[in-house]
Amino acid sequence: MMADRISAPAPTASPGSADFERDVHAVARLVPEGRVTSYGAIARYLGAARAARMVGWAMNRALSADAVGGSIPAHRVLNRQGLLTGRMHFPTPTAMAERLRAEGVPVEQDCVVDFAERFWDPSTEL
DNA sequence: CTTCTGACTGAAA
DNA sequence: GTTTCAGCCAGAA
Repeated sequence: MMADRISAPAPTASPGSADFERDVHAVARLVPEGRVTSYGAIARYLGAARAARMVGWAMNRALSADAVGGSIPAHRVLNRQGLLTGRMHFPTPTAMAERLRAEGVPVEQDCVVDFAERFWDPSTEL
């Protein structure tokens, strides 16, 4: 049951491929509210553990392209340290932190508190 | 064309 | 424990 196909991304997508970017957006959307994930986690889930940077680039396009009208919670994607490295790419440098706080994610000095507990690994959770 | 930088990560010193 | 280096792929100068 529950075979509602959660948009399970195909691990065959390689970096630079349109499918890869689509998968990144798909996983980002699957991140539960109040949870956060890392670029490497998504990249690894897609079979490109070394393409974490490409994930970040894909997210950048997500904001720019605003695919589906900002339905992509890019603010839930952080680096391995739980640091809001992408905050500078948001409309405002505080938008990312404010957004996380609005979801119940405490942020201090551009760093998510209890990042390990908030961490959501697609390879494990999904 | 070459070179550098970048929403990263892991390993080495 | 921190700091530095190298790998990765793509885009911009």
